Amino acid sequence: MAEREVDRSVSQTVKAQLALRDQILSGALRPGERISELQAVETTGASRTPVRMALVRLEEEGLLEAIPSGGFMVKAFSERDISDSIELRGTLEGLAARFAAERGVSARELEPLKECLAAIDDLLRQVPNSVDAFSSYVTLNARFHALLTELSRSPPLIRQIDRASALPFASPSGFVMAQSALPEAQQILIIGQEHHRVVIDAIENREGARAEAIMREHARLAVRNLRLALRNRTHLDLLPALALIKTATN
Amino acid sequence: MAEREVDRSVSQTVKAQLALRDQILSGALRPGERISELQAVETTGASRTPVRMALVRLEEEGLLEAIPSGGFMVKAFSERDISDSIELRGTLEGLAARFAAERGVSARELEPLKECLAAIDDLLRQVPNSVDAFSSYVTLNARFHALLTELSRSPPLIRQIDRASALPFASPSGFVMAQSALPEAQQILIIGQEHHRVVIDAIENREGARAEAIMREHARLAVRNLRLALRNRTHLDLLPALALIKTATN
DNA sequence: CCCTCAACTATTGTATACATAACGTATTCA
DNA sequence: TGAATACGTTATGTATACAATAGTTGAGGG
Repeated sequence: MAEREVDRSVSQTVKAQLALRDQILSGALRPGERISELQAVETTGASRTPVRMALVRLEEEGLLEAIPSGGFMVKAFSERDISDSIELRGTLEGLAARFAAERGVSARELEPLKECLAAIDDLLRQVPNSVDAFSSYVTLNARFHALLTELSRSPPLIRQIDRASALPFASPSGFVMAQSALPEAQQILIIGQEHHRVVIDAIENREGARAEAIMREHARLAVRNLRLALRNRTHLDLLPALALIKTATN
Repeated sequence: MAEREVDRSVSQTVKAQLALRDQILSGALRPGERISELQAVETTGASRTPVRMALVRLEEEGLLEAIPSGGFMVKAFSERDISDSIELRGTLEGLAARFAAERGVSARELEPLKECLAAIDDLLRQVPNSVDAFSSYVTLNARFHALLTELSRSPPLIRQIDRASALPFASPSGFVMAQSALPEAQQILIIGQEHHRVVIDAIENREGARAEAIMREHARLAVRNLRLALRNRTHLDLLPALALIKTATN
């Protein structure tokens, strides 16, 4: 039974980590469920060592929780955990925006941000509600947030923001997906885009406090919309990222 | 050569993690230095598997950095990395204080905070500058910050604060140690204690913005003092937590 | 004398075997 | 009939062997 095709291009550890993360986010592994190492070995195709490494990393990432008696289980999140995570990310992004504004950013560095902004403008003008448009928006939005984070030029802060965004529902893309389930989606995206515009303006003019405030507001908008989306349960099956909510979905 | 005495009371992974962390923070492993797994096996007494698990955890903790070609090296930090990390923690603690204020905290829950506050008051009144007093202060201060963090009742936020404090120089204790090297140490501690007093007051009166602002200021005080301490290089050998600074100490 | 290529060594990534602890089940005794 | 204990099975923690890659050193040619 040596039909084990090993993909040498990427480490087994990374492969296992990606596979397990997919299983968790897709809901194949339910919140609270104990993860069997052997089963993970079966499904990922990696052996126990890389699987264990992946499990440790996913624990640190916040998707898994260590069980005292040994092993790991899929972490379960309350609705408040999720909104707190979003606000947390907004606070960190606010700090990043402030750092960018206070420390100064050259026109050259702002260029990609502005391009991204323009691309989103185009998108919002073109197709109102198509699935493709949303998918493009998610990509561009994530790019905008990543670029903004980079502008802080603070590796520790960038690192923390990445960690805070690791939880899918806390990531910019996550909340956009939640918003997309709402009837007012188009309006919401336009308001979000206005926030993007303002934060660039504030950074350009070195208004640190303003830049910080608008990013916080940006996250609060996301929280509000998430609450709305959770009330409108109809489209929620479109949101695999929310598979981690414990009581809310049961 | 089976004289390997295994301590079954605590897992080999944890043992290795603690041992390696000690080696890093004590400066036995210098910043930028590649960590040899085999050498780590020798010094920690654990075998390669738990050592590797410990290395992954320490990487996630921020003390190590993965080398693209494989293995890990001790992370090196710039002076700005450190001040950013402190400000980052302050921002998160500010959010925690605001959550506590906005969500309301019972008198019963504030009790331990107040006791801690009183204990620090006593300490500041008693012995001005003894080493024991500082060590007690470090403990009490860490306790105060931990209790405050808990008041937010937000597991995701608590988790993030813990992670931000994992870097020793970013932890409350770390900056107190830095301060203790300064001649103005006593004054600084008194001001810090005033911050503690104000944040409790703000939380009691449900003044979220004020609670948040004071915790941020608290961290900025720490940043300022760290800068001072770094100029006063005389006592810096007392600060093993700063062994991670790269250019500053070389 | 320097640069390049090749071989070797050392170290990491992976796989698996072994031991130990925990959980479930069945049987027995009260 | 119920509860408790013992045994068995299964899963995790640990150790180690093997394989592959990267880094280093030496030798030969330009």
